[in-house]
Amino acid sequence: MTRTRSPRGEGSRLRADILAATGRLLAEKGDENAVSIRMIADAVGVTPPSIYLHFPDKDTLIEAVCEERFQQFDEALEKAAAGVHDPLEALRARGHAYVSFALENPEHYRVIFMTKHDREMSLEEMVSPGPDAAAGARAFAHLVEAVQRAVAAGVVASPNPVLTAIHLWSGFHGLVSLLISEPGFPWPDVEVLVASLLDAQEQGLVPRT
Amino acid sequence: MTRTRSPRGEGSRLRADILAATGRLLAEKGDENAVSIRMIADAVGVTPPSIYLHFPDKDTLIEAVCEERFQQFDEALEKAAAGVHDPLEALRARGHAYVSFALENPEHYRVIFMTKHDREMSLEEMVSPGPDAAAGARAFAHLVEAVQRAVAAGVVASPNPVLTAIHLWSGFHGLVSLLISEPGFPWPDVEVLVASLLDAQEQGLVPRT
DNA sequence: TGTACATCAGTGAACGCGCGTTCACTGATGTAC
DNA sequence: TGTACATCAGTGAACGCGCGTTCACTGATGTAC
Repeated sequence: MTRTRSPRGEGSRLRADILAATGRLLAEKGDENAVSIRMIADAVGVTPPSIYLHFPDKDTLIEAVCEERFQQFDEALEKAAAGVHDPLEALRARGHAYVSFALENPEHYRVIFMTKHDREMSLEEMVSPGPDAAAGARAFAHLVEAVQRAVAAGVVASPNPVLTAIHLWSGFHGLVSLLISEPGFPWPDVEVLVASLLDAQEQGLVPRT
Repeated sequence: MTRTRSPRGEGSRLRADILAATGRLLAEKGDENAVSIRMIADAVGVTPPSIYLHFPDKDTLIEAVCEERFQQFDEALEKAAAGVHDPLEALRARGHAYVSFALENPEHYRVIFMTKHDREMSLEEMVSPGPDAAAGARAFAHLVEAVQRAVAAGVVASPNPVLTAIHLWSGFHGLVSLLISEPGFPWPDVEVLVASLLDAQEQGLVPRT
């Protein structure tokens, strides 16, 4: 694929194209080591050194793509819960959106949640992230807030909303990451799995009567 | 490191050493792409072509290591549950052993459960694996049996032990794989996380009174 | 008992390859005088 | 209005590197006669 040169002042068009192509290749190959600068350049229709006009190195490029996807992940969950007034139903909606995003973007999910990230995070920034915080922190904070709304409404009992949020996160992550990593396993219907996970989580959340 | 040549007829000693060194390097680097044949040869004290006296290619070698670790994983869980007579307590013991194994061998856990495996598995071979079945199948079958024992004893209600086994597996996998992938997250104490997961799972398992 | 030979555990050098990155450059377009 | 020049989006060729794997070989040890 070749590409017409961007007009003056529009050089950063290439930046967007590089991000998009990298995201596509990452999704396709499923491993950042399997995606090379040369492939990306080729997909965009440009020579490899052009990548370096916009990103200092490969790591930074990959990280930029992940951040973008994490942002989309957060938006997907927020959107799913936005119209739902009952806070318990809103949590369920988040769960469904979580699974949908992961299964529709398995390789982005892999990069976001299944590869090792060493960045140190404080509890403060996870619970009340600033406007320029990482998308991951915002997503987690949104989940904690959703739990807190349900607690405030009296439909969920949680002495520790952060712990509860981790619990919910871990539950969904366990399910989708196994589905992604072990596609050859004789899984029951995904809807059944998700529904029973949601039910089990809800049962653990509702106040004892 | 250099190495004295194995005596006649003991050539397969090298095979064992290669497996051990590969396992060690895999644990250290945490990524099979980061472990090269040259590194392995070096660690064993031998030249790269010697590896090919015992394994046809790198993939086969890595797979052999994984199979070995999966076997150890299964044994660890079986051993943990062996002495426990109460079947519900035995399930808890399995859970603890699962977490311990994963956190003590994070990179083996990663290779076993967090990298994509495409091998197609049937429900039959997962539930009643033959003697030469993959270690993964045996481990899953052992979990299903443990659930069935608890059901038979009347301490667990499960209309579908396979589904219940998946549930338990998924719960522990979610927790440990997040702990492994996101070491920088402000996790609460691991014991607290495990205990509350076990409690939540147990609550979902015991028959309604 | 001595010697020729087969076996076996490894070696040394090289193969072709794709990688991330750098460096000096080109050539179109806008701007200043 | 014409021309010299600066700017900017890219290019082409090359760098050094480590990779998996192959191939012809070596040299110690056991065995047959």
